[in-house]
Amino acid sequence: MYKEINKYVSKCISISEQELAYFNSLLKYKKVKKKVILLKAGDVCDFEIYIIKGCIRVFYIDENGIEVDLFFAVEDWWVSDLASFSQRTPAKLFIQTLEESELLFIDFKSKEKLFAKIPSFEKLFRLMLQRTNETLINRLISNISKPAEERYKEFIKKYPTISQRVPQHLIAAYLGISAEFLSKIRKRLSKK
Amino acid sequence: MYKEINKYVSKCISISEQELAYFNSLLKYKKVKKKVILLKAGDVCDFEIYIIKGCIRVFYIDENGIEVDLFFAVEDWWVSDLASFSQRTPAKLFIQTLEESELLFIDFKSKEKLFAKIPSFEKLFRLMLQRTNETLINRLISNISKPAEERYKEFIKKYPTISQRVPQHLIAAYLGISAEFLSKIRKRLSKK
DNA sequence: AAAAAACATTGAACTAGTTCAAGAAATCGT
DNA sequence: ACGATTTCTTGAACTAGTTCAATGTTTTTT
Repeated sequence: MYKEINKYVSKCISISEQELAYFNSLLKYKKVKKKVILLKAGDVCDFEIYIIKGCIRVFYIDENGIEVDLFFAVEDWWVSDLASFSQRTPAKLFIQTLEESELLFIDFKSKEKLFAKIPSFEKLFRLMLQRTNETLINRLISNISKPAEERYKEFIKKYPTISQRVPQHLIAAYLGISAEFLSKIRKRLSKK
Repeated sequence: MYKEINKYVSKCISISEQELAYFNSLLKYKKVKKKVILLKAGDVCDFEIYIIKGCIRVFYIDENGIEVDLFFAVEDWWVSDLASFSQRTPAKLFIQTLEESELLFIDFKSKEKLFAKIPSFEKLFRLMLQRTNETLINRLISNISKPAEERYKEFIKKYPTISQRVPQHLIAAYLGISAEFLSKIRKRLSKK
């Protein structure tokens, strides 16, 4: 039994010990080194990952080879390329560990079994989806309407731990600015 | 019975005539004039709207009073402020008709009844959510990594009808650029 | 059909953010 | 503890996009 994830699940839906045990039996535990690519674009993503410990980035590489960071995830978060996972199509995204991480994997078939056996998990995943949605909308809004300095301040305010664990040039790629410019922003802020 | 929405639903999930009839009984039809505000930030959004006919925008107004257009929707699309709707919290978004529109409304309680009575609708709404998610991710990627001209070209390619029905300055607000700059881009493109 | 309102274009001056190149600082693997 | 790789900073020259103000065009209202 994996206590972290069980706590996570219990917070969102009401569930019995037995059901939790079944859920846990579907998970695969893996300890993964730093900088390991867990998914590369083109492959079908056959997992959703829950992070017990560690840090992961999800990113996209555009036609010019430029990396855009979409998400950083740490303890108690989930990551996946959901479009690929749920439609069994080739992934557009890359997923990579940034630190040595302890992860729980659930694959497509297991998730289907889970939904069939314990329908309340549908709700859990729908809630997760809804939260992702909101986050994306907020991010889109600030990307469209706010200057880089504000976006950076928002970021460190919202994700204080992440901003210390993730290298700066990746944060720049997340904010949609060059690493150099982020450095200049930081200088400007430190002077105040 | 509303044939358009029934066709939409039947495409996504398998459903009986009887069930469709029940679903239709929960919908409220409204014909709405041009430029009517259907939701304003601060109110709780108690509807999801299916568009039979017409055109709608969803937008955000930031601290400086600047409008950011998040979605344009036309026939056979749904709109709502989902965060507000599903958590019964004050909306952050505005929803407004751009043309005279024929709409179907479903409210929170009716949606709950619907899910209770016909669980396959859960799947339908989850699929819709997933699609929204993908769209948002793609949009974020292009907003972060592509220059305005490309974003505009992508937009007219992806939404050829919308780009002709929606005023240009709103498209600019959607792309995250000034109306003037969009005008300059269009001039540039027309010369080629 | 005229007047008003909303929408689109243009140019000039400006600013936020980029690119390139080089060097400094930190961290990693053995 | 070392060199090697990765990360961070800085400045100079540049470019994409903004703002403002004025003018032109289309659509709506009466």
